[in-house]
Amino acid sequence: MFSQVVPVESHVHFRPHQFLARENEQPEALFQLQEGWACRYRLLSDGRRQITSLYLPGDYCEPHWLLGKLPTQPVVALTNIRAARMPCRSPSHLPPDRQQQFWKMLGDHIERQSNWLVTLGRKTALERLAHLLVELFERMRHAGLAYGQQCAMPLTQMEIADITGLTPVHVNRTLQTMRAKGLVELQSKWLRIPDLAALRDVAAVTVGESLI
Amino acid sequence: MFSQVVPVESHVHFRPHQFLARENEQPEALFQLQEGWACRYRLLSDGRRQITSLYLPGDYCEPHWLLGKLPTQPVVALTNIRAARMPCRSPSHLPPDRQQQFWKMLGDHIERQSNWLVTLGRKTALERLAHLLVELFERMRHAGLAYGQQCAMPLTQMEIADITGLTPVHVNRTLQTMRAKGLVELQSKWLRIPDLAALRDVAAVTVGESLI
DNA sequence: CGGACTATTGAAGACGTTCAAGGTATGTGG
DNA sequence: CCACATACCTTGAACGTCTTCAATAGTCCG
Repeated sequence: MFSQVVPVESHVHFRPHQFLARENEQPEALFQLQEGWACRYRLLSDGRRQITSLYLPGDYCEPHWLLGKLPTQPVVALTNIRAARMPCRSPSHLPPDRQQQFWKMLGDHIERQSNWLVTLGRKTALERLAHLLVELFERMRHAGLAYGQQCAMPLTQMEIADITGLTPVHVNRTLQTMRAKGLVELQSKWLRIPDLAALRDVAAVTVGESLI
Repeated sequence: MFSQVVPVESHVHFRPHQFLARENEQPEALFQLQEGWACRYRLLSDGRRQITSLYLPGDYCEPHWLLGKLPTQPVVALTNIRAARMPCRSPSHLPPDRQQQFWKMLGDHIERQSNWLVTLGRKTALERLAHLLVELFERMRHAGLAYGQQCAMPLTQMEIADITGLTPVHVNRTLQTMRAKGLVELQSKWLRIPDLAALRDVAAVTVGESLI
């Protein structure tokens, strides 16, 4: 699905907590993740942290670097990562079909951010977690990495908290509620969703809203 | 209602609550607001509403329509609006300087959305309102529409609530706290910020973070 | 003047946080 | 293979911020 002709030497590896990009520093390259997860975040002066974007296998990190601004938020590896490096040049240098692809990615990114504004602004803890888990599963499936009703899910509860705007403690309790209701199975870094439609309902997504 | 014998007029007017765009409908054009404010929002099935973007004079509504997707959220006028209409065509049809401008707008839009993810996910009511008022003032000043320490502010407290993810009641109480602390003066649709640096501090924005 | 929207206030309650402790898993080196 | 350290998960109790519901006052505009 994401195959492309990339010379071997343009691959790069990262370990958990390693930076793919830092604030105000020209990124070394645009990365297409082949394996592993990364995130972008902002840290407030008192230690509060909000993760503002998640990068899964197949994703480009980050399309908007091509728009000609320095990154304003750090990007860090959440797991071991293998990625392809691509030059950071203005989209007008790309061939037309790649431009098209680039715009689509950018559109999807804006769309996903808008969805999260709604979730962070208006939804309950249960709805937030449902949104996150549905989105993760559907993105993993789209990348060809879902197996039946399950997929890998390497996030810790603290990272989930920093995505959903909750505390780790409340994430823990809410996940237990979801398990008790049979909405999800989540253990040892694997996620299983017995009834995806039911979980989408809990997530309070509007009809036709794509979470991918 | 009116006869559709409309000249090929590049300007267009809207009244409050009129739609500039509807979900899943090809927008008539890209609008550059000359006067008045608009917003994009999503409505949940139980009536909860989250405003996901705000359009002020000078802003383009909406740059990402050029990316080739139908709008997924309605855009509605908050005040009387006068706007210029521009064709909705792929950015590759634009002259290079206009392309550059288009990418900058898109980058600013993504940046602003990211900032709001942090605010909605992690900030208190006081910090949220401070963020909003600083952003509005700085955007209005950038558009040449600030006069000393003040600018127009046509939003109702209910609209402010739908931007900040709070209830109108709590917005009201928090604004009173801010007035009592001398952080803002806000009355009859005008905003005055006696000490912008102080309000930025309250907003808990990271140093160097642009709210424009 | 009347009607509709907007702002303000009070009281009660819910949802999520905070703090603190204990338990479980995972990996590393001896 | 075990000992140990570290990170992660789980639980309880008390608290606080924000919400909800309801009623009153103010403002705008035909």
